[in-house]
Amino acid sequence: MSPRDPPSALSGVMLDVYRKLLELRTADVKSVATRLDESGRSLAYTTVQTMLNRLVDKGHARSTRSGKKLLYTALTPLAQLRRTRLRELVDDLYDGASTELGLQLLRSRKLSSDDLAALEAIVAKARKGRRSE
Amino acid sequence: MSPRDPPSALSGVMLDVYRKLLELRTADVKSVATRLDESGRSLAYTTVQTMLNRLVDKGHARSTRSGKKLLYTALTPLAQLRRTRLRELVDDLYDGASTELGLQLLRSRKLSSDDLAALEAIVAKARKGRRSE
DNA sequence: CAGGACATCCTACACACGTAGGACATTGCA
DNA sequence: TGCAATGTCCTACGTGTGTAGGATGTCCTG
Repeated sequence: MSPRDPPSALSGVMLDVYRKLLELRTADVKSVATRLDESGRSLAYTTVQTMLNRLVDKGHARSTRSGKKLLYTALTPLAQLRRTRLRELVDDLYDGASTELGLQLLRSRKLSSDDLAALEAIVAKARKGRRSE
Repeated sequence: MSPRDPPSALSGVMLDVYRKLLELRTADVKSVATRLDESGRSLAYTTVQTMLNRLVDKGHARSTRSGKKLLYTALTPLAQLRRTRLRELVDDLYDGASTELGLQLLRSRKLSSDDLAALEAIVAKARKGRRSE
């Protein structure tokens, strides 16, 4: 039996680091480390660096040299990270019944008017799709 | 900086094994291994055993001796595994905004008419709540 | 020009997970 | 009764992740 592939979804500290990089779009190690500091996850400069390099290895970021400094650029959009993690979750624990999961989430929370508008749009779209089949 | 806690959510092979154990409620290594075989995830007997033991270490299962054999019993209900993983996902990638996740799920899937009815009920309820505030 | 302040690179280490082999006990059966 | 099968336990090894130290290079400043 060959070892299974490592999960493709980012998680843990590596994800924390990546999300800061995403916010900054392109940044050097220092800026990312500072960002992390500000949000309460203090990591040594070199730890942040390691994470950024690993993100490059995994294809989620690119590093470019600008004079002396190395700049890292985020490549994978947040939406894709979300999709990947979500798919893993649904496959692992919901056997594909993701709609029920969505309904559950919406039922258990208080909805803002924006949320409500979004929901109504979904309903409208679904109705339309349904009619035209 | 102390190493962060390992994620409490089960995942990967360990989760696969645990889910089989959940289906069986209480089972010996062999039964779990067989179940896994049947569902296409073949693992060596000893691998399954390792996983079960680690599940016991983590408090997700209990092992009891019944004569010669060891029986493992699942302790953590599926609903709790789901909640834990879901919370991690929401915290990691949605900044706690689980509503956004719910919306995403509903957008990306085809809705049955039951789903649609459920959705409409949610919308109606939210509107009502909103008016009465 | 020397010494500290940074930046970069390389290396390391502990722990979790995925995977499983080998040793030893027990037991059913030829 | 002795051997093959089965169950259990212990140990191990590779990889990924979390964490960071040390070496080295460079640059600003006194």
